[in-house]
Amino acid sequence: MTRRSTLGARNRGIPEATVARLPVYLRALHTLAERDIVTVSSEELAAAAGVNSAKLRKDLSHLGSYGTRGVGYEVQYLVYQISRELGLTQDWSVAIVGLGNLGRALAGYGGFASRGFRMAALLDADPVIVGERINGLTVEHIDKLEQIIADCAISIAVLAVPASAAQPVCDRVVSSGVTSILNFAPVVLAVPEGVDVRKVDLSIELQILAFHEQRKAGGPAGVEQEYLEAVDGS
Amino acid sequence: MTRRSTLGARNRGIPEATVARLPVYLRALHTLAERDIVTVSSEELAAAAGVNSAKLRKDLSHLGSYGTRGVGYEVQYLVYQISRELGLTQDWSVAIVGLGNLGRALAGYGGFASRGFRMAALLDADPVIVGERINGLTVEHIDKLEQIIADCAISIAVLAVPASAAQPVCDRVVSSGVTSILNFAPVVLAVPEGVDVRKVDLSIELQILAFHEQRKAGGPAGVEQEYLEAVDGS
DNA sequence: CGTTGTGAAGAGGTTCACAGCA
DNA sequence: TGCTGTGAACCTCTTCACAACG
Repeated sequence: MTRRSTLGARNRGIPEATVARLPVYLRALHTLAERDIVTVSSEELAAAAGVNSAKLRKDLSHLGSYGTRGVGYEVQYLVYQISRELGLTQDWSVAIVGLGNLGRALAGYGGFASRGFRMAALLDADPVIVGERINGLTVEHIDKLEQIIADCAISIAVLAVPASAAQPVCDRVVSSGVTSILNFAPVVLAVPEGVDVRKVDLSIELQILAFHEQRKAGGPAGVEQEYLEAVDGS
Repeated sequence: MTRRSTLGARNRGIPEATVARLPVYLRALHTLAERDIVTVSSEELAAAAGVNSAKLRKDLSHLGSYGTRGVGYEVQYLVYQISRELGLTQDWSVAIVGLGNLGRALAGYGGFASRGFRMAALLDADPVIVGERINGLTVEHIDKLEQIIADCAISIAVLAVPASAAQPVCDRVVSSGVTSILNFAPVVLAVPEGVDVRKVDLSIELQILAFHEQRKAGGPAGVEQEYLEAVDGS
């Protein structure tokens, strides 16, 4: 039941929280590289990434000792090491399923095709949308899903389908061999062991913000009512 | 420097991890309510929300004792309590800044206007886009940002602007009094103490998936090279 | 009885503070 | 000297296991 893999000589157990921050560091490093900055200290890089320097150093220490004491980190070298660790030195083929408003926006998003990701296929069930060309790709009918996933060697599926379609579509991409899913539909997907799902949910984010907003304003509505009841001795 | 507020009689210190899950529970409860289910056990609700039952019970216990031992939770009552805690029993006015592909998709997204959120304003800098009607609202020029935020009592700003515009726009909404921001631009926003920012970043999500995908395939590229170097005695 | 609510133990993540090294 | 890398302390979150209770 343990997930620790023990593959390779180096410790492969990078904490999940660290993995989630590596892309942020990578982006900050790319910005520095564009400005021809050669070396960066943990303090500077941490500031650019919005974390504190101790956390940054501990995160990087999980990848190895890629810094120089008294100096800092070489930007280009660190870019390479983080990229390699994240698996961005190889190409991943991505399919978008569902080309409504959101799917189109994702398909058109430039940063999407950032290093390492290749948008390989667009799929939809609506005959009106099928055949349309979006960002240089033709939208295929979802009936061809299994075949296209195999032919294009899709490894990541992005689901931008309606909530009701999400689980069935998920089941199909999983049984076609996809083991990484980015889900924009507002449902909790059930997947077999070994399949990774990440969820992006606008409405959940708003609700979390509302909670904090309310707290800043002095706690939940109904508190006064409860207070009155308590005073009343009920 | 402590953030504990000690307002009100009940313990207001709900763990952040719990807050992030309450919207998921709420959605599951709404689904149950639609099917006219009156009572639910922690086991059932947990399954619907994709968590284990101990975690669900602990989460709910932070809100109060709203269950009945031997029976479970009353669906409608729990919906109300969670909604109240999240601040969804009042209305929050939301503004979307930036109406490119993504901004339009967000403006058109139905679930966006889910209970508690009112899309109150759309803003863009592009004169071609300004004046356009999207989902019943007219896009206003960003020059009117300060005025509109005040007039519409905007409490949450959604930023769907290009990366280069994100920080300046953020500064403007913050100085207009907004203290909750949902950021879709791929930058780390700097904000004053007391302002909450949540980030949605497609490319980061893909990179995290790539990391796990690579691990399933047997670890990072370059491991063999390192291995050879080690054998070589370098 | 069956299920909640919760202390206690455990796991994971963050921060501190400084030894170790270029 | 200045910055990295890291043990140790601390904190947060999760899970267990069971007492409490309708």
